[in-house]
Amino acid sequence: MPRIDSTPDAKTRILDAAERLFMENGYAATSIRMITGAAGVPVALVNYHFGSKQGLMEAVYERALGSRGGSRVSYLDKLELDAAGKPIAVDVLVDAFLSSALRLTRKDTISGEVFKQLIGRAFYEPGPGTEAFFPAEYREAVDRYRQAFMRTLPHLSQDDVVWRMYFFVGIVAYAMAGKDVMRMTETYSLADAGNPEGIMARLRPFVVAGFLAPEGTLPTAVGT
Amino acid sequence: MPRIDSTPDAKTRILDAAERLFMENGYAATSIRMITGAAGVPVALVNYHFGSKQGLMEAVYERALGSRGGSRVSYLDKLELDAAGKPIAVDVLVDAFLSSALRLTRKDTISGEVFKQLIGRAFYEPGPGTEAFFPAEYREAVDRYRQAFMRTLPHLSQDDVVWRMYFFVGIVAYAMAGKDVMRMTETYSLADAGNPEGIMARLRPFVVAGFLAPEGTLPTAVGT
DNA sequence: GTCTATAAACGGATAGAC
DNA sequence: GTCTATCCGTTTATAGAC
Repeated sequence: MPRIDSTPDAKTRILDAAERLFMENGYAATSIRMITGAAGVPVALVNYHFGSKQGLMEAVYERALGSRGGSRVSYLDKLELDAAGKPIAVDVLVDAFLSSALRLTRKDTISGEVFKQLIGRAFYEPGPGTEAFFPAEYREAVDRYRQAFMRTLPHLSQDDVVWRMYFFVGIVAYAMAGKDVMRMTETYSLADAGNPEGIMARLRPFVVAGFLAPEGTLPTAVGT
Repeated sequence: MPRIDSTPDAKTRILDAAERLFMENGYAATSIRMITGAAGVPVALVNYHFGSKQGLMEAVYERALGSRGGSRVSYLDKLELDAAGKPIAVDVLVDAFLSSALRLTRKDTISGEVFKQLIGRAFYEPGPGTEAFFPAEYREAVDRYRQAFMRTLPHLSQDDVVWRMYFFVGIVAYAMAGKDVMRMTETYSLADAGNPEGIMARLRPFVVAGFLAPEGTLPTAVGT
């Protein structure tokens, strides 16, 4: 079905355009006509191939996530096997979590950057295709990581561990898909902006240190 | 104009409903009819009072931000005066940044939680009222804080400081307005969820440690 | 599978009575 | 200031020719 080269077929072109436009504008602000216009196909093809606008959105996520219904925690399995019951270092866990959360890209169908934007958008803008299948598949992975983090950070309460994982995914989601309202990346012409690997390199020390931080509140020095 | 008690007037009810629905669904996915329906007023009142849907959105942000066009950095001014040229402690800067970015709430018109949701949404979903006045006013404040952070963290490059501030606002935006797709807060029945002050208490040590983290990349231990 | 034409509903906005 | 009724463009979705 997929062509070797030259222009892809209509269905693929629709998916490509939808992927880009949904990410740029969001689901509600993107009309079918914008998509078909960008793809160069008549409007009716969306409903023919995907049934509805919602079906198209779901198809975008399905293509991105791929058919790997399988183990998103296989790498964590391997780590724990190697560790043989001993706690795993925080930086290793952080890297592994980044990998399972973000590196399940199918390079053959979609770019890593676009996929990460998809993930990021799913975290803050619910829509068809996002809430649908995220929870079940990812929540178990999150729980596995929670257990691993708690083993390596025994001084933290479960609440603190979960909160810090929450902050972690928040940073990633924002860095990958958040609109930079303050224009920080452009006003300071930030190195590595727009380059996921570069962002990860900057992000890693920050997050690792955050996980290693002591529990409890610091003295609040703010008056008014 | 504002009533002492009982049900507020139509204009206020529209603002209240719009505030809630815009935050829940986003700008594009919320129709005027949904708002007027929730407010129990006829549709025409939106255009009468606010001119347009966009005008309503802007009014929501205006009411939230209040009339304080003035100094959002006044507290930082005071801190720097007290410090007399010496660097300010990281945790103090973090608290101060949180305050200027998030605690400019007018308690009389709007709750702190809703306001923080507004701020959060502005960071990842541009729309009328957000890009309009955020940049100019906040970017200078960001730059002031950047300078302060660089004085207290001289071992970091400017890029690293800006990146970490970026991560900082990302965490806050996500914690305040992000959809918890993984249901972390509910699966673990997280303490302090939904309570901004509680979130801040959890967030502070994480962020402070992140700022204090050493520069550079940690050894990457992830294979495949 | 692809396209044209059209249906049916919904969107924001307005006119004009009260 | 508040409400009813309506205009008009755009939206999703479909019917049917090719």
